[in-house]
Amino acid sequence: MALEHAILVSLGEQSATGYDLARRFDASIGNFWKASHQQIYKVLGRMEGDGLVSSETVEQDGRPDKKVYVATDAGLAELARFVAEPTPVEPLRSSFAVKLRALPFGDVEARVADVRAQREAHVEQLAYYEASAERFYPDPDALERADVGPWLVLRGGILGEQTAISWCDEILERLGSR
Amino acid sequence: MALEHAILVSLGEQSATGYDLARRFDASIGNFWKASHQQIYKVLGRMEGDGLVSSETVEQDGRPDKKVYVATDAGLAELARFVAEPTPVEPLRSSFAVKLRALPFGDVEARVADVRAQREAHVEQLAYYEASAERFYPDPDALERADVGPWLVLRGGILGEQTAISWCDEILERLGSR
DNA sequence: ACTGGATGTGCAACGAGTTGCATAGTACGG
DNA sequence: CCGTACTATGCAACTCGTTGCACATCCAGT
Repeated sequence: MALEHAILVSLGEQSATGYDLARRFDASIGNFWKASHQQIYKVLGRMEGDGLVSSETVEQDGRPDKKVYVATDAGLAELARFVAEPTPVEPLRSSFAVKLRALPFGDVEARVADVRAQREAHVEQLAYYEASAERFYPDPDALERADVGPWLVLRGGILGEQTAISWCDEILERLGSR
Repeated sequence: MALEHAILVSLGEQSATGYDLARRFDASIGNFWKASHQQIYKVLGRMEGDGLVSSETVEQDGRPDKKVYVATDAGLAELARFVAEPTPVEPLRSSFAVKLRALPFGDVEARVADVRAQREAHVEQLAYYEASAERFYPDPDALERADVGPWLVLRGGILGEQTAISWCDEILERLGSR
């Protein structure tokens, strides 16, 4: 159900087309909620039927027409309801952990190689988060009200990546490949 | 696809019925891959058709018959293949983060209450992981080969929970509710 | 001239996972 | 005696998400 809400957040910040949303879900919002463009179009259609968003078709020259979506009052009300609602326990699903747990049944060297690759990916993601923090919130002690939530999410990303890197380091040390 | 592999890991460690697996997925394995019993029965049926597991019906008195599943050689081979395979990037889906990001559109007090509850849950989970570590691996420097993977997974859980708690603390401090 | 990438929207088929329900015997506490 | 919980397996209907495909135009690079 939360894709709806992620879309509402994004539209609340700035009206957009399905295409725009898909790009945002490849970057900022997508850092904590991934979605493909097909899924986004599908859900936007349903949300319009439910009155959470409304759209206006805009003709363009030299480009395909586009449908610009806006969050309706009902949509913003739903978003407010969602924010106040307690978060259910989020079931974990980490195939990385499953692979680790399955170590006794497979080849250690191949596993080590993948852990190294994962570590690399986390280092990159961390660098990306830190660059974003630097760029968008250079002074975290003087945040505007509307920036506090997004900044805290970014902090969560940074903490998460740092932890992931530490974990990879522990694994590599344990598996004797330093 | 990874539920299959989580099941294979579990059966590799110890043969079991669907019911047994469901309980394990409520506890140990379930700490990094959740699954309902319905889902488990469904997948077990498919896996048997694919020759990854085989079953034997055991009659019991005073209790319903049960089907004990065993990982086949093909299943263990598939598991070995899985361990060696690189882990794809795991798309994040955190409705907690979505809610945080949506803070400007909702009530801060309600959000703070939920963050406190989440923190509590993470504290509990951390205690559970630490108790497990203490109980099953009292001497981490002298682990048996087969225990290294599972222990590292537990370490990941511990690191993750500690980070989650720190994040909640940062959020609570920021939202001025200490 | 051709290719690939960006802009823009979508359908169809499938797979994964959830929710609700059904069945059936035993055992235990109130 | 009654309700609840445990053992044990599974179907049906549904939602959510993925994969593959389709169509249309413009621009930049080779």
